[in-house]
Amino acid sequence: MNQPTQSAHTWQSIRAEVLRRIRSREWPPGSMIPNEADLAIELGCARATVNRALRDLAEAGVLDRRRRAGTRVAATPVRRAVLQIPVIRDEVAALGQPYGYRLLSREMAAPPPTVAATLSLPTGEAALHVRALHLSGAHPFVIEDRWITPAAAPGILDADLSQVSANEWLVRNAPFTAGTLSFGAVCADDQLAALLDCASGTPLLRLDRTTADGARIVTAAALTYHAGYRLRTTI
Amino acid sequence: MNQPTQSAHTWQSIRAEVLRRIRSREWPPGSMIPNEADLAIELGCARATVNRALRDLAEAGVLDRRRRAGTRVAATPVRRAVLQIPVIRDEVAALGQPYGYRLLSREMAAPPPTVAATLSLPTGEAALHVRALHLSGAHPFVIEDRWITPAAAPGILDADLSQVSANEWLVRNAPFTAGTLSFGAVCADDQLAALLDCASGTPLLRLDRTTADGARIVTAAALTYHAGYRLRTTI
DNA sequence: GAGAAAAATATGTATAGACATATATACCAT
DNA sequence: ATGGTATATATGTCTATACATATTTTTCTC
Repeated sequence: MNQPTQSAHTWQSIRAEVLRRIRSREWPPGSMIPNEADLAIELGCARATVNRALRDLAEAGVLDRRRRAGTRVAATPVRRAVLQIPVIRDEVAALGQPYGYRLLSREMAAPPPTVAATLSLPTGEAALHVRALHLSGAHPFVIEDRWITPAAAPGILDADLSQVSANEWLVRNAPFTAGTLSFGAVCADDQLAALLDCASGTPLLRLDRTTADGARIVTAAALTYHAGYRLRTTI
Repeated sequence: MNQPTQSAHTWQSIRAEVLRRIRSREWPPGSMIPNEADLAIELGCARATVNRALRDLAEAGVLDRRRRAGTRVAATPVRRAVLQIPVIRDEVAALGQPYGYRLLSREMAAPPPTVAATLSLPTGEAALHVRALHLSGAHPFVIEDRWITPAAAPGILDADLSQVSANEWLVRNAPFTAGTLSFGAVCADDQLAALLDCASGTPLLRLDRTTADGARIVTAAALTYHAGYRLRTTI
């Protein structure tokens, strides 16, 4: 008397049906929807399948779920956009351009106070400072200006950063558990303009990134992209 | 002889153990890991539990999984950062500031060619053009410059956009299924500078957003943020 | 009525078992 | 060798069942 084990009701189809009801205003924003057990009966599938579908929609921000309180349609759906943060080499390759890399400078130095604070370094303590230019074909793509806590990235001081960018070396060799990302706009100063082959004063997108392994900040990097660069994603 | 139904092995604990092995280089980047069935036996839980843990790690970009081929540790983990795109009112409120809104202009007009192309509008056909300023306390926060296809947003022509921003009206009243987002940097021209209370030439972060319901583009908006604004997220 | 304790309930999750599906690999015919 | 076909296998998913957990609601006590 059991249903066939694999029914026509996949969790994706359940999710599609729920989405349809939300979009048709059958279940308007802010309203409660039936509980999992009832939905399972109505739609003719197991509760686990409904759970999978609703959990997915909750992750996407379409539903709000709370134990005992039930599930409601999000009143103002907070849309989540997923940014893919690839290794720069891969990002350039995805554009169909040959990737190039040039190490500009590499030195141990005491970072400026703001960077020292970000890295939680005692004042005056030195860190590894690396600047590099990534190229897309013959054109400058992005400038990487990075500070690294050597103690948090064992081996970095022996790495040949003229061959492999710090970006890639760290991704491959320094495990990390968390990080922050922030975007802003800056004006090209003379140095940036020369490196990125644009006019001084050109507005540029800048991405600041920190990477941590547990509580310890491994690296802080500023990526300044070439003029006209846009970061794209879909919702 | 069954294990107790709720064992100490939750899918989160399985995920933590897998992550530990990856980070300790027991399973180095690029290497295969045991299949689900074997892992389930080794870790003393059901395969479904292992599946849940590994699926989660695959979604996070830590693992690559393919049917029949098995599961391997991602060689260069593509990090995914999740951007929360809240309604502007909520974003300002989250900063602890009172939210303000001022409609700058509202008119039906034929959009410039680039916008017409984005909206898939026939040349010369009019669309609703709305410009508004969102305030954080007394300070300008972001300028919204938006074109709307009225046919795709029934009711928008009757909405009182001097009270509710087009942003909010659309979120609440126009169902949408997909969209694109792109970030770039622009320089403040005289008009932007005046509205955003900054010097002409200041670099500003600009977000371009399109929203679609199925194949039909509902709206295209450009959000130009105040000087110094940073978009933040965590990895 | 106020506050604490108990019951009810919706979601969250684990399990065993079965089948579905993609695809790597082995095998076979040419 | 080459190309097509069969087979094996790892992941993907559904089901039924049971228990866990967070809250809300109700009931009891003072």
